[in-house]
This record gives sequence, structure tokens and C-alpha cells, in this order.
Amino acid sequence: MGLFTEQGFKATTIRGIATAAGVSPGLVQHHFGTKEELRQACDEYVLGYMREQAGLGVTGRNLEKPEFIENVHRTAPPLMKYLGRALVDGSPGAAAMFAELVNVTEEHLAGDENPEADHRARAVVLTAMKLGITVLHEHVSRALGSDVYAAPAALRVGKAQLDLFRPEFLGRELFEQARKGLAKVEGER
Amino acid sequence: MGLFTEQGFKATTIRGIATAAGVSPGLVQHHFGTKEELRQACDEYVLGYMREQAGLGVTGRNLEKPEFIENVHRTAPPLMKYLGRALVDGSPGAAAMFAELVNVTEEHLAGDENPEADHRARAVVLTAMKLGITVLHEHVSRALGSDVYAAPAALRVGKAQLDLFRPEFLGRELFEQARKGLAKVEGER
DNA sequence: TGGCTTCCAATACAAGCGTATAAATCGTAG
DNA sequence: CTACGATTTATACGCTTGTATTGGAAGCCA
Repeated sequence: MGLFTEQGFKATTIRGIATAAGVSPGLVQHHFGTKEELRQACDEYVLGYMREQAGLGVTGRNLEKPEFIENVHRTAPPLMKYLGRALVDGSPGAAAMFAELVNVTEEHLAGDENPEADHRARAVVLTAMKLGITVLHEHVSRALGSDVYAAPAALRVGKAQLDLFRPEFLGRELFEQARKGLAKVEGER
Repeated sequence: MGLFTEQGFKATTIRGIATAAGVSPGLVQHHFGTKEELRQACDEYVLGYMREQAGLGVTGRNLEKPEFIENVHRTAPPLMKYLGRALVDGSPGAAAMFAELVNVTEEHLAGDENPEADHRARAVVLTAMKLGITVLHEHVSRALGSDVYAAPAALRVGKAQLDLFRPEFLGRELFEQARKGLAKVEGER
């Protein structure tokens, strides 16, 4: 997954993967079959993880538990980077995930707004822009001078997003929650 | 450039380029040397075009002339798509362009705001999100049901962006100008 | 312990890659 | 008309790629 993330699917070789894993190329083939099947396995792992964590966060009411947040912040970044690369690498699974995210966002938006607004377009643009930071994380990090997925830069990016967007679209209460969360993290540093 | 855009640098072959151009592979080599030099030539063409058009638009006061707008809307999309791909394909030129865009945006933001705000982070996030739509144009188009670079979908995306962002960050006057421009285009349809 | 499946590595192979080289064709100035 | 430089093609070479195949090592169950 690391090599797919850094180099893309086509530029990554099975031999490179095997070397990085400290095994023989034949073993990779034995476990995953073809290179395309290996990509699918990676996709399923990442998308499964994200759906799982999202489920745990929302339905499990874990969003405020510090250990849950901490765990996500430690494990999620490489998977987010993988998703970002997969989105531009023509991965079918990533395309499906994008569509899912749009639908979730659209439902959220449709709740408290005038019915004539183009919620669909807003949801699409919102998720594309949110994922844009992930996809371009390398450039964002360079422009900021430090890794976006490390605490300091992530804080700056989060606050900047809160500043740039109209508060209505997060939902007033969610917006305030996010603001408090960021302030709390900032206080701990 | 079309092949680089659609398949990425590594997956694109010189033989494929030659076939698409209706010439022999050797000719491509004769004109551009190596594959890497060909990429640089593409980068320079695209970045040169964008800097040129941006200069014409801003300093030449062409931003309101319909023929200028129309010309940009007809020629820019494939180049934007190329830039989007180059940004995640590790192109040095594209990285430089991203840094430039951030700097321009930062200067714009620094003008009319309280000095304690993190203009740098806001500029980075703003350009990353704006380019995010370009990079993910394929997914955006699919979610919207029509090509983002065709008039109807572009209109929806433009309006959605205007809705989502706080007006202050475009500058009040620029915001109103954009709103009027979109309304005008909408009226013509 | 014997036999079987699973795991892993080594080798082989055909295809495709970037690129070097040489030959052929073309346009044109003298 | 000719000769020369610029274009364009054809061919070839070395390398890497994904994958098929083979064979041995390790684990497991009766």
C-alpha cells in the first residue's frame, strides 16, 4: 500500500513490493494472484477500515472519546493518502467511496436548508474540496512547511477550513463542536 | 498531453504517443529526446499558457470581455486536466505552479483582514480545495451526471462554491462580480 | 511417522519498455 | 541538377515487467 501510495499503481512493481516486504516476488503472486487483484485487496482493506471507523464514530458515539480520536489520528493518515492516490489512479473501489461520501454529505445538507438549493452540487463540491487536501497533501505540506498529517499543520488546516466555509454547511452544532475540538487540541499543545 | 492526462506519466508509452500522433516512435525521440524531456516540454507549454492567460486577464483587463472568457473556456479545460494529473504525478513544474498559486492567493488574502489570521494556511487550503475539483474532475463529473468542463455542470459547481465559501475571502467586490458573471451566463442559456 | 495441503523461493519466459543507431526520405539552397 | 541538412522511419538492443512453472520447506492431521 505504501508503494502504491507513493508511486501509483502502474509505476509500482511486484518485485519492488516483494523486496519492501522482505519476501520473494513469487510469494506476492501466490497470496494475491495478479497485480490487479492485489490492488483490489488493498482497496478493500482501506475502504473497509474507513467504513468501520466511520460506523464506530457515528453510531458508537465515540466521536468525543479521546482514545478513539487519538487512535484514528495515528492510523488513518497512510490510509487517507492511499485513498487520495487511488482516486486519481482509476481504482474502481475509490470511485465507489467518493460516490458514497457525496451521498452522505448530500443527506446531511438536505436536512436544514431551503429546498430550492442545489444540494447535490454543494455536496459534490464539498467532498471534492475536502478530498482535494488529501490528494494534494504533498503540495499542501510543502507549502505549509510541515507534514499535514502531523498535529501542528493539521491544526492550521482544520482552522483554516473552519474560517473559509460558511458555518451553516457543517450544521451550527457540528461547527461549534469542531471549533471546540480544535481549541481543545490546541490547548494541549 | 492527452495521454499523459488520461493515463499518467508512467503508464503512457512513447509508442502510444507516436501512434496517437500518427508518426513513428523514433520521431518523438528525435524532437524531444527522452521521455522525461517530453514531460518537461508539456509542463512548460501548459504552465506558460496559464501564466500568459492569467496575465492577459488581470493586467490586460480582459476579465469582462466575453470573447476572452469564451476563448478561455474553450481552450483551458484540457490544460487544467493536465495540470491536475501532473500535480499528483510528481511533476516538478506542477509543484512550482502550486506554490505560485498559493503565494498569489496569500497576497490577495493578506489585503483586507485582521493581521492575526493565518493567511498562509488559508491560502494553502483555498488553492488545494480549488484544485481538488480539477484533480478529481472525473469523479465530480460522474457524481453530477455531466462533464464539469461543460457549461451546465460548470455553472452548478461555480454556484455551489459561491454558496459554500464565506464571501469575504473572494473580496466582497470580486464575489459580487463572480455572482453577476454566473447569473449572466445562466441567463444566456 | 506418513501423507497432504499450505507456504515460499527460484527460475523461466514472453511481452513491452525506453532508447540508441543507422538507413531512408524530404525540402531546399547553391 | 545536385548536394547537404533536417525529418522521418526502421531496426535492434538491453532491460524490466507481469506471470507461469517448478520444486522444495514447513506445518498439520490421522
